[in-house]
Amino acid sequence: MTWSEVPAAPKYSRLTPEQRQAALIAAGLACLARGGILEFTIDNICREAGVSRGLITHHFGSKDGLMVAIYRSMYHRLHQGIEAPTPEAPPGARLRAMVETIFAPELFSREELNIWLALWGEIVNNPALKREHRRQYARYLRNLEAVLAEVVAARGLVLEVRPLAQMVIALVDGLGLERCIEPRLLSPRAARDICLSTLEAVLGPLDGRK
Amino acid sequence: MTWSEVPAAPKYSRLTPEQRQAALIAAGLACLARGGILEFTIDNICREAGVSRGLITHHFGSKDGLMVAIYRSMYHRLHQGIEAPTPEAPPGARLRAMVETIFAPELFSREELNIWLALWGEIVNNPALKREHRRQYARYLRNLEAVLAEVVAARGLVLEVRPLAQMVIALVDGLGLERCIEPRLLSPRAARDICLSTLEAVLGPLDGRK
DNA sequence: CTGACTACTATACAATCATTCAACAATGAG
DNA sequence: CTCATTGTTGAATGATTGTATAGTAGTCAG
Repeated sequence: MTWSEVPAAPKYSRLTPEQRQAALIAAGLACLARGGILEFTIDNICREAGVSRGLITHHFGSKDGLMVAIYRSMYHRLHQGIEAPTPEAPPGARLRAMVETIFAPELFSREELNIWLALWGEIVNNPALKREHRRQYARYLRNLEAVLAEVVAARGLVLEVRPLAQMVIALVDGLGLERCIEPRLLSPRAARDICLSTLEAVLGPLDGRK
Repeated sequence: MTWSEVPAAPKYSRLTPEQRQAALIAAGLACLARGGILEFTIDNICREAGVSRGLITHHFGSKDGLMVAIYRSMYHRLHQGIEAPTPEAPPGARLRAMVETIFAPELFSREELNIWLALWGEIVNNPALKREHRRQYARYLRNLEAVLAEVVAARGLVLEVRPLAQMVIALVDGLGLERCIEPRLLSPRAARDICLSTLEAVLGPLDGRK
């Protein structure tokens, strides 16, 4: 039989757990970006990843497990950008750099923001996601407070840092919401400028370029 | 036959379309507040309203129709609070009054905010909802811009009003997001104070009590 | 009391949901 | 080459999704 000599093509590629998990996370992100939480279904994600339905349970235990991993990956990128070490720069410049990073087009894109928005709506209603949020948000808040405390100290201002950090986070998220819903009305640069000028009104001029 | 003399209890009460629609909107709001968009299902809503499954289609055409009506009702309450006439008050006091209204406990409650959050996540992905949002948001923005323009003019500031209004909206929504997710970390009063002190940093002290 | 209108119920429907599980097959160790 | 490991498939499951539709029954005009 001649056909038996033709080596059969592999029916699927076998990846390491880390590789496959990364692929599933990417597929989940794509679904969230495309259609929000209602498009975040096992079928959609697995179709997007080119994979059969059983794999999410196998690698993440459940759909919730994947959602938590996805939320963690979103914050991971944010932390990476924000925690970039610029130790010797003056506090004002470091704060400015953090803001510039947050509003950079690759983090402040509509797809990215649609993912955040979809997940925000589930935090309150999903215990596992809420737990993950607590950890990531605490780290985010800590980073912001540290920089703000330095600025406040360097200028001898009398301001509580916690409400200041909450204000910044609210501003960032709120501008993200506005841009996500109506990108035409708010470019990443415009959003960044709004955030920076508000900060300067509160803290005084931030040094740094321009 | 004795039983025929007992008048049968009505199997259901028949309401006017306006009454029934209001009841269904209330039931939908309850579902959104309780579990976000994933709990916003025909079955849940009709069970909440004590009504059979067909009524939503009958009164609103579809589930989307009800969702649009619900979103409109949310903005309706906001507009009502904000557009309260205080014509003779100075601009600063009027701006302060608007902020006080927005952050009042009955509008800035966790249930209320969970509804906003759930709907925000669907605006981008639902054309009908997006259309309704455009109308309501425009009105909201217009109201804010009007008051801000008066404050800016009265004080001779050189500030663009549009970005200013976008900043305020972002701040309000972002603070709402933070409070919804973690009510313990941000009371309505604390959120209001953050908003007011930010505004004063930008515009100068707002007159009015306290 | 009678009839018309229509709010309302209740079922049926096909599609889709998340999860389970037995069997398969790609891969590396030996 | 051979075998054990385990990443992966694919079908089955039962629950739930939104909507369509036929029929029921509450209510009011006459």
